[in-house]
Formats: sequence, C-alpha cells, structure tokens
Amino acid sequence: MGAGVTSGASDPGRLIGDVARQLGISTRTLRYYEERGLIEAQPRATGNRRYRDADVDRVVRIRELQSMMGFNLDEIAAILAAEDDLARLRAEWQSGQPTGRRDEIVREALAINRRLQDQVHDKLDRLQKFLDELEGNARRYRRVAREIAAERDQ
Amino acid sequence: MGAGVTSGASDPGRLIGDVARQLGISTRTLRYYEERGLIEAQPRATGNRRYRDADVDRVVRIRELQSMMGFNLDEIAAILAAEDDLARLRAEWQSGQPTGRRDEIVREALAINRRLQDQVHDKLDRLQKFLDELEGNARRYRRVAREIAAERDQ
DNA sequence: ACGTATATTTACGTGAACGTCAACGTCAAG
DNA sequence: CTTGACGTTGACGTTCACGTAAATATACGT
Repeated sequence: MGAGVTSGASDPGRLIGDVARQLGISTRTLRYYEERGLIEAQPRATGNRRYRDADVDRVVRIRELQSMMGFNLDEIAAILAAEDDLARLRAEWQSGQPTGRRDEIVREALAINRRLQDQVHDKLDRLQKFLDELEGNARRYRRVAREIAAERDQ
Repeated sequence: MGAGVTSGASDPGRLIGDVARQLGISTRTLRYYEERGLIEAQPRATGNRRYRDADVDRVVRIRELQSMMGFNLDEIAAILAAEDDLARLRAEWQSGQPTGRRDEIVREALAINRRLQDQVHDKLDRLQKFLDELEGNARRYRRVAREIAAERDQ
C-alpha cells in the first residue's frame, strides 16, 4: 500500500489537537474559525471534530489570507464563500443537474478573483517600493560604517 | 517666495486635526502613537501639538509598516528607534563630536535593515506564489464560464 | 475682546481574535 | 473499572489599537 493512509473505509480525518499542533495554532483558534463559519469540521458521528486534508488546507489558506494580505475573518469568509459557491457549481455541473444562477456565481467568483489579484498587485508594488527604500537606507548605513572605519584607521 | 512656506521664522508645524485629515486617520491615533513613544510632537510652547513635515512622514512610515508588513506598534517602535539612533549618530558625526558605541549603533541599524529586507523578500515571494494561485483559479473560472456559454448556445 | 472651531488631558468603552477556565463526555490502555 | 489523555460546550478574560465622551484650555478670524 501507499504511505500513510491505511486502506479501507473513507478517511475519518484527524483530531483537533493533532491538526493544531501541525499548524502551530491553538485548538481554540480552530473552534473559533468554525464558530465564525469559516470551516465546517466533518459532521462528526462521535461528537469529536474530524479534520481531513481539505479542511487543513482550508485553514492554511485562512492563515495566509490573514498574515499575507491582512484580511480580517469577515473578508476571508466572503472570499472562501465565493470559492465554495463555485466549487458547488462545478460539482452540480458534473452530475448534470441544471443549476440556476450559474452565470451569477461564476461572475461573482471571477469578480472576487479580480479584486484579489488587484490587491495583491498593489501590495507587491508597494512592497517593492518599500524594499527599494530599505536598500537605499542600507547604502547610507554602509557609508557611515566606512566613515567610521576610515577615522579609526586615520 | 516659494510656494507654501511663508518666509520668516522656523516652521512651527501644523495642528493635529489638519494632519489627521490629510492622512485620513484620527487625532486619537496620532496622540496614541505619541503615547506609545512612536512619535514626539514638537516641544510645543503653546500646549498644542505641532507637526512638521518630518513628523508627518514618520506617521506615514508607521502606517506603511503596519499595513504592508503587518507589524505591531512595538515592532515598529524598535525599527524606528534603531533608525533614530543612527540619525543621531550622523548628526553627532557632522558636529565632529566623538561618539561612543558608534560601531554598535551602525551594526544594529544594519542588522535591523537586513532583517527587514529578508522579511520583505519573504513576503514578496509568498505574495507571488499566492498571485500565481489566483491566476490558476481564474483560468479554471473562465473555463467554467465557457462551458456555461457553450451549453447556452447548444 | 469675543465667538467658535480646535485643541488638551483623563478615563472609560469597543471590536477583533483569540486565551483560559470550568464542568463534563469519551475512549484506549492497564 | 479506573486512569489519563484527549475531546466537548459555554462563558468570561485579555490584548491591541484605537473610539468616545467630559471637562477644560487654546487658536484664530472679525
């Protein structure tokens, strides 16, 4: 067999503490995300939350949007919601069901994607400018360092 | 005369509300930054804070470090402090005074600058990867849109 | 000098994103 | 069958970065 997944029934997923340790976050955070509707741990038969790989990936995504883009959880929820809508649409599509509001959903997903790309481009530009500034400062710093060295060796 | 600065005594600087409006932030925020030691409004003779261009620039810098890099005010304070040390060193330098701890100060400023540059590079990389992902998604979205259009025109 | 638009300090309030604690359930190991 | 490590749901606490309000002083045009 392959590595990891012991063959058999469908993967029930991992427990919350396990996932939290792997991601370096608290269990409280994971429950909080669920509270806020950002994730939905699998309909747990046992009473215990189960996280599958897709769920874990989703949390990673949330953390990225938080730390990299500075979005708050509401904004992140909106982004994920649009993507979810589209994923659902694709699923329905493949099962051949006629789907209402298809255009609307796709348009919405594309619109959000475009807005996101714009914001990322913006951030990239500003970061690049900031980096240029930093390099300029570094040059000035090194000049000061040279002046000090020159005086010392006078 | 030039534009803006009415010739005469040294510019006393602008009032807090004026600056706040220009920067699109609240006066509370400006006072809070002072409370936290991030800025020092000019030793106001009158009792009212006065902001000169350098002060305003500094606030802009703070806002950049906040929104672009996601630093908190403590981290920003540390960064600005190191830069201030170095600026002071340069000032002392030009007035020919012997300065103790010069190497230390310069080394510290360079170290902070390097750390900052590393973090910016890191952020740039991760943002670029994120952008690539987004573009990938967009391609998938457009494909769905084409499928819908094809079905409509069937 | 006067009005009023802004400023000052002091201090308590707020929203976001969790932290922490209590009381309780559950499950594999010994 | 207990023990202990994990989970569960409330519910209240905490930190950060400000918001807001009250009482008072200052700035500036006429």
